[in-house]
Amino acid sequence: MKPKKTTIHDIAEKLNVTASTVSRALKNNPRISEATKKVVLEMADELNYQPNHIASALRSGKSHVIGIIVPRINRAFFSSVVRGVEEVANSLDYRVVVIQSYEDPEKEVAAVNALLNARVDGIIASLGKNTESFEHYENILKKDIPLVLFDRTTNKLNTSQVVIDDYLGAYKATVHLIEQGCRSIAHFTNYKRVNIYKERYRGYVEALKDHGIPFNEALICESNMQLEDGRICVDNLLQANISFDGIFSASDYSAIGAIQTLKENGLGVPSDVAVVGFSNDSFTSLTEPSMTSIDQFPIEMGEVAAQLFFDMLNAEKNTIITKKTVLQPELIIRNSSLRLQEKSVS
Amino acid sequence: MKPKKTTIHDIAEKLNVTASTVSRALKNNPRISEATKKVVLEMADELNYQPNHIASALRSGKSHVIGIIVPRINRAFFSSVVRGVEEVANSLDYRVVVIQSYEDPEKEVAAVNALLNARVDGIIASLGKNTESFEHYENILKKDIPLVLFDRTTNKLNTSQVVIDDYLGAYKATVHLIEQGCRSIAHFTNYKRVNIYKERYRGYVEALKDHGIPFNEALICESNMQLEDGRICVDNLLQANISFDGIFSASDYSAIGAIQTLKENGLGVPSDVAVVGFSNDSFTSLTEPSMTSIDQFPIEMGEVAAQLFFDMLNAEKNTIITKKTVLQPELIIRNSSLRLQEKSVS
DNA sequence: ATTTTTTGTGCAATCGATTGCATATTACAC
DNA sequence: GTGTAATATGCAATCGATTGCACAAAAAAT
Repeated sequence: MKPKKTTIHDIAEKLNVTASTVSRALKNNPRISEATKKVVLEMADELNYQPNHIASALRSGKSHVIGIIVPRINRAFFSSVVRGVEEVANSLDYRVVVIQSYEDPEKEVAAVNALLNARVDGIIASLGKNTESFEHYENILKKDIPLVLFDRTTNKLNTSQVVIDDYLGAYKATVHLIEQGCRSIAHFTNYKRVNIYKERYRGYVEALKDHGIPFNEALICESNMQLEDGRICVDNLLQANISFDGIFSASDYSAIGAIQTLKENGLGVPSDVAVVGFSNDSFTSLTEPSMTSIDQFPIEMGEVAAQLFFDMLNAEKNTIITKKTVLQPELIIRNSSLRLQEKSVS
Repeated sequence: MKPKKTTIHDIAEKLNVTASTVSRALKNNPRISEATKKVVLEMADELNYQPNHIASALRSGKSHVIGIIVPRINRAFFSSVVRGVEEVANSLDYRVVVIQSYEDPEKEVAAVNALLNARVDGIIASLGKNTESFEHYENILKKDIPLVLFDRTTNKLNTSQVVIDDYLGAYKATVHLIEQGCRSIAHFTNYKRVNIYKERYRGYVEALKDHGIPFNEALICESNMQLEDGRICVDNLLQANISFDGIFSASDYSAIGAIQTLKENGLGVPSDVAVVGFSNDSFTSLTEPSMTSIDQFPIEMGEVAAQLFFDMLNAEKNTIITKKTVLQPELIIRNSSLRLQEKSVS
């Protein structure tokens, strides 16, 4: 019933050669004659030979597996990055395993250990929001195992990283709101804790400054930026009677929460308050109004991360050069912020 | 710099015993004295020993890895199922690798081969929409490798599966629409190709029948059920001047497309047309109006799939009993179909 | 005190592929 | 025709953990 798997020894036996020859023939080793290679390939095919990656991994010390750590895979952004990595990795005969950290530092440490235990050839990771210690990642580097960080990164680790220009994205978003006539733009952020939000905050501040709009501390709302947080931020602004005509949220989720609450309070979006989110999550095109957001090109980010990964992997020891790649984000304009067109239409 | 990894031999050497003893001690083998176990554990800890899963997998023939094949991971439903599987698997010291088939039969075959090559201990899969041949899955079964199918399954394969009661979900959805006063309910489906949609179609038909509402072929719209398909279906109905006051879509995506098009044509949802989707994807609560849908309890489905998987894995050979578990879906009522409450409120 | 059992370890092979080194064969040069 | 180089293949060790069998020492039974 259960057909024993063919090994290189089976092939060798049939052909009256040794396993070494078969192994070399399959690996296209130049020391093997073309004739032998041919018969080996044919016999391998005939016996339906499937190489045992586990044996190969044990001997060579290379598992041909890349570990990816993401906060959660059910975010469009992260699953797209994974897809980008996969495409490059698969084309080079590497496989990918994904572990979710659920934004929990402990799970993140466990994930790193699990991957090291599984002897992955390297790790590509995005940090959890609450990650403050980097020891687990330092351990990876100490072992000379390639590590690439993407999106949520840190400069405290000396390794390659891919990010988008969060500053620029935020700047574009804010300028867009200003161009749509907004003069009191609220900003939802988490800048004290996460690096990318700090950059977005900076872009927001700078855009205001460049357009002569005074910065108003009261318009900043810090939170974890989930949907509910966006609702709370709007509620607080309304309660406090702080007038505002635009919102730039550093997350799509708090932006949609904001839109919901604004509508519930009888305010028009974008007529009374124009709203821009960040990430261009897939749901942004499905809301009412559809939401303007910043596209982060996640697939490209994954591809670049994989590229940097293989650069590190193939580098000679002590020759490893860490690179930081910065991608350009793009503003995707939808109805939640588009006032001018409306005016020209009406 | 690069500290060599400790092996059981290193531990053995330090303690003047053999690797066999260390291996047994670590595995808590009863033939090893408690005293020895203790010192081995301590030394393992001191040397920061990490077991090499690859070596262990090679020797034992068990990789402790489960392969999961899903059409795409960026669907809330699938990523939740994966999470459910992961939870059970991790608790039993198994890891999970996910491969996406992108609904492409060729990629699905490649995925199966990749997983078998990687010597996974078994596979949990959901079929692509276009999968019509099952040879690749039969090969898995022939090798006595556990296979569990979930959601999009087939009865042509004799293996364990988990599904929700699609018939019941559809029945509930349709009855709900009828209760909301709908008498001409359109149905978006793909029943000719995919098993689960056939069941939903059946539930729809049966609910109409049970409530004395005549079935009308013209109200059935077959498609791939993406967002754009939902728009087309509504367009077609409107163009053909077929009157309808409800839509039960077998997919959330075509449901949202339908809602968009209805609104663009000046029709009220739910006042003119009540809409119910299927899957309870996360975006359904974010649309305007929020969308009524059927929850499939994906995390539970993943947990059950893992459970069935381990049942198969641990079964004695030739004792394998394949089970089919059917979960109960639940109707999540939101605004896209809720007319009665509106009436009572106004 | 001797035999039998139990208990605790060691030995050595094994999983399948890889690879440095040795060796056999052939080709080529002078 | 002998020496050297090039070519093709085999031998045997290795990666790290596991495990059937053997065996010595200690405990129990007679």
